Amino acid sequence: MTNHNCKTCPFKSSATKVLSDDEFEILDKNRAMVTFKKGDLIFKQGALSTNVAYLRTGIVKIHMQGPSKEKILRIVKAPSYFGIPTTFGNKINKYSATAIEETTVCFIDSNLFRNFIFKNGKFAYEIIVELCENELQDYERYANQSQKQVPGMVAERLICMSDNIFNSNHFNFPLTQSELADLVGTSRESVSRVLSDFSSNKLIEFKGKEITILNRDVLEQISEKG
Amino acid sequence: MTNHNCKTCPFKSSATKVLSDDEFEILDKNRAMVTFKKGDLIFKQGALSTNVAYLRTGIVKIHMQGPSKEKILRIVKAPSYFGIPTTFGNKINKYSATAIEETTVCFIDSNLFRNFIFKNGKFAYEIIVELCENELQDYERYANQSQKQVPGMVAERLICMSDNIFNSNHFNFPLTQSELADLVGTSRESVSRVLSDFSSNKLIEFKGKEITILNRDVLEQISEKG
DNA sequence: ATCGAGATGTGATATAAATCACATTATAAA
DNA sequence: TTTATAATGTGATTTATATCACATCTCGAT
Repeated sequence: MTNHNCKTCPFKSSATKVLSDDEFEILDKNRAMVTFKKGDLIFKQGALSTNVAYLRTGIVKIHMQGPSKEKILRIVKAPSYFGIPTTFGNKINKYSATAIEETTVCFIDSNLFRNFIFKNGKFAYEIIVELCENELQDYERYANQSQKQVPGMVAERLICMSDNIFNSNHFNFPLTQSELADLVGTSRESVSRVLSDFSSNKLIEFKGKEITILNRDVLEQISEKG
Repeated sequence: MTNHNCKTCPFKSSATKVLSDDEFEILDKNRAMVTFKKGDLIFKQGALSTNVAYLRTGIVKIHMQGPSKEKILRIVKAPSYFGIPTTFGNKINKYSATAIEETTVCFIDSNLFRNFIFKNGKFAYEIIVELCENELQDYERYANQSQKQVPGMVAERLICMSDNIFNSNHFNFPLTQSELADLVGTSRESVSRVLSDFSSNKLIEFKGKEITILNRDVLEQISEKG
């Protein structure tokens, strides 16, 4: 990793792209690139954090302990920063991040990151844009999740996985049914039933974690109606 | 309003506080201060937006049309920016904002706002901090809302109103029961029943919209347990 | 003061989904 | 391979809450 260079990294964030050569040099000296395997905890709710995390490759889940069980807040796909709000303040993490696939993460010292914001308006702007986009996405889901019922939310997630993460109708589902339940806010059993139901209605096909979307139209209808 | 001056405004945002005299001068020429009455729509989902909104005084609800009905996403108390994510991109608003009390709002041209971010790192930093804090709050609620049941969520909201907005055990509840239902994600009838129940158990007292919290301890217990 | 619309209270009923319980099947570790 | 542990499928039952229905009640507008 030591011979790796941020400036020539093909996975640069849009914020990093606007850095000057001097800034790249400082960045190179103050970041660490780490590989995580599926299931590895990247940072933990309750722990102190001094580094901003950037997802260079892979997929990560952001999750926290809810009143009764774990809640998955969002799935992050590379390339993207993740957990800026919880790591940035240099205080205790309000949520955790865990790799759900093999990932590479770059950690950047929070103070340096803060300095870039102070010194480089374009960098700050890109960070703001990313934070804003996230809020918009979160709010959309938030509204959905409190009004749709279980089949609608599961259908929504399947379509979302297909469109935004794998860009294919056929993919290897990266979550267990139990995790999917924590993500959409139901019980594991309900997820299982809905999936069986979709399958017997020929909307999807799945063996193990291999999922194929067979009837996207009907799935979308179910997702929209709720 | 014309003789009003941003630099001496007692309701400045923490971001605005770091502006230079020159920047204040530009700001004064490019902002409009508007008063809204209770119930007035401030900006609307689906409309184009070219101004960032700053809540100078009052309380606002952020809401959007969900799959089946209206969803209230958050309640914003002055002083605070609101809707930066949806207004800033200069595109179509993803959600609406409505005054739930008499409010004064300052509109700032998005381009000017963007310029401040580019030119003034401290300003950008303060905006980032605000966006981050919001995300943290939203995630907390998000987890709660998918795991707590109705009495827990109503109790949580009452305590939140009391602690964060009115700083008193006795306050004039600014939402209708129907709105409270849209906020916590239930039906109007369920809210009514829970409130009646709290009242008959002497946890709260209410006539009309006047609410008094009588037994905060038990209310907090209900909120935590769900 | 009167009117009417919106807000609220409350019972009866329907229903989605949680929970419980257990069988079956993968998956990783020894 | 064997073994253990986690993941999944599916029925039976319970439960919280939505929905429907209707009776007040409140408050602003005339």
